[in-house]
Amino acid sequence: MKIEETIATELAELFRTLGDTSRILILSALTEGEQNVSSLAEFAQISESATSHHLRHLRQMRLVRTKKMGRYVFYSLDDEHIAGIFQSGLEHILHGE
Amino acid sequence: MKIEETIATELAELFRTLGDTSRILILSALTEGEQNVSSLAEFAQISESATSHHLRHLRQMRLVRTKKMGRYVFYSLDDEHIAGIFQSGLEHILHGE
DNA sequence: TTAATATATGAACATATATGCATATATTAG
DNA sequence: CTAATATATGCATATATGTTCATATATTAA
Repeated sequence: MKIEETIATELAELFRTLGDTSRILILSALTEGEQNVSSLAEFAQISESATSHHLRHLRQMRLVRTKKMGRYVFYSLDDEHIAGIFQSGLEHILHGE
Repeated sequence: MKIEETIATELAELFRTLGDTSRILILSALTEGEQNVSSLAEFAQISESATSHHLRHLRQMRLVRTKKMGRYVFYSLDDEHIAGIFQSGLEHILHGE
């Protein structure tokens, strides 16, 4: 399936968003359920500021959504495709040497 | 499925490789069958040098493999997971607004 | 009210990355 | 043989990107 440039650009943007270790760790943590920013920062082992920047990026790409509770903001995965993308990626990695 | 940092890094590397419009176009062309460098350059609308650089990157990530025929080098997809990754990505893109 | 906490955001900076250019290598044509 | 063609590659450079720092906003605690 040859795709056209517009779609190719959007696909590339999506994959670029997934192309960062911290964001992958954040998303993988979210597959376990919703988490607030501090928990995600701790899990990914980066500052809360960096985490917030990453979450904004993920929000803009509609990969996560938020739910505000008091002064905490809980993040969760936005749709079911994300686990699928992860899975395909993992298969490729575990497949080769 | 929370993943560990090593895997997260490899996953991120893989997705970063997919995070470029030209490489997406190259891979999508290859889903139709093997192609030499010039054809891929023409399809992606970039120089043959840039194409060669991208192909090296894709080769190093084991996303494509080569078959040399005379002075032509034919590239093809390295495994079946790639179409799956594409598909998951497309689903996410076409899903939202 | 003021102080503390959670998150967000803009600017600056350091690093990563894509591309063009020059050039090298390999193969075929003449 | 030499010339032409296909591909590869190192270097330089422009742009993109991740992170930190300082600061802003919102909410709760005291």
